[in-house]
Amino acid sequence: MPNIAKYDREEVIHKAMLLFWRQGYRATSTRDLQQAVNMRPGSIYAAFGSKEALYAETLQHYRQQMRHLLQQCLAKQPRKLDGLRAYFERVLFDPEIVGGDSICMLVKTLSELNEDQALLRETAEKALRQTELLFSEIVEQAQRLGELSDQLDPRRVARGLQVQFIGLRSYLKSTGDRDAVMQLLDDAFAPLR
Amino acid sequence: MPNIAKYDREEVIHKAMLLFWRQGYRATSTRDLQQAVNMRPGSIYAAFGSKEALYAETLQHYRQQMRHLLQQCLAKQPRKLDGLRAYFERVLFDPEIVGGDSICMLVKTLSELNEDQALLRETAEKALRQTELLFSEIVEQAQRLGELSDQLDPRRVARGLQVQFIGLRSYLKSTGDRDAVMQLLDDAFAPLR
DNA sequence: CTTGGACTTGAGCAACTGATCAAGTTAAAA
DNA sequence: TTTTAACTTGATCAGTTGCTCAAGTCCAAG
Repeated sequence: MPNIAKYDREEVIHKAMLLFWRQGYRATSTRDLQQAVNMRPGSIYAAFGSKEALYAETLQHYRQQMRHLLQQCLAKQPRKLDGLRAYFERVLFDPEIVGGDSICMLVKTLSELNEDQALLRETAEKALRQTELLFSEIVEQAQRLGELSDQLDPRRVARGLQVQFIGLRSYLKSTGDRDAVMQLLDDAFAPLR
Repeated sequence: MPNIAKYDREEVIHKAMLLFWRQGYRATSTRDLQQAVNMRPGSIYAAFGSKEALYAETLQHYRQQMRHLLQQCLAKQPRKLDGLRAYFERVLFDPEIVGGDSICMLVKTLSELNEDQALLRETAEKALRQTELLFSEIVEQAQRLGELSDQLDPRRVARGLQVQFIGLRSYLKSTGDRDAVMQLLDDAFAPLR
């Protein structure tokens, strides 16, 4: 029937994600978004409803992107733990991934938002829980493949890796010391060898 | 000569710190501050100059408070490493300390602020560097006292502890799972026994 | 007392915020 | 060609922001 949308939804969400990730939710004005995405306010609000709803979509996009990257890293390495480590290194150092910010977008979301944006907070919390679950499944697989002692509690190992990953990404943002981060990555995986 | 200030500067800074720490820099309006501190805008600006300058003072206050708590914990424990661990536990679980937020205020500052507030970012970065240095000095003392192997690099150990501490505080905020955090605290100190 | 200057007050400014909507544009369907 | 509805545009709104400043209040010194 009518006129067809001139923008590519996925591309718009990706660009919005990069801006939100770098600048944070509050520091990103709707006008910043309009420029980054090359759309006028009316179109954005017709397509996404609100700034908050758009942010929610960028969070989902972020999760999807990260999950995809992890699968990719696991596929390239014969050993599960090496795949996980490769994923950590990519997220920390690959400029194309860090395009947004060294700090995890989910952690940034939890850090800056209060109860007024409960929906966004819950989305981020849920995504972090799911990531932990994903890590623990990989640890279980590693155990089944004999890469890792059966004695270890997969959940506990997964939590430990996630905590260190979160810490490392924040630390890297603060110091920019890549060598130190690589050393600490060794230390994080050392108990698993 | 004239009228004397009716407010207690330290108390004002402390209240402002709690609010900034909880809500973040941008989410805290000058009107929020006025209410929390019970001062009118003119007085606040006469005393501190700007929102940014007041935030800078609360950062210094935060550092001082944390440094003081660490000394206190070290004084109570005969072994240095136990003192450090007690400090971690206090910061993570003591409601009086966590009054602001589970997440470290310095990390929150780095996370939410961009280049427009370069002064605040640098202040936070510097404070984190100094904390790492402090940790490494404590590790060195522990080594001299025979609590810890001389083989270990104090800087590396200090960095590792800081990274895990940052990660744990973020993780606790996200999940609220105190038991898991205690377990992970054990894991963080395990390589040092 | 009187006085003078440190301190307090709160109305209000200019800039910016997220969001709206009537008017305009587009292209597939009739 | 006409119709129609999805889509775009940008001026504009009401609310909020950080901050100012003239007017007022207070109290120690003279």
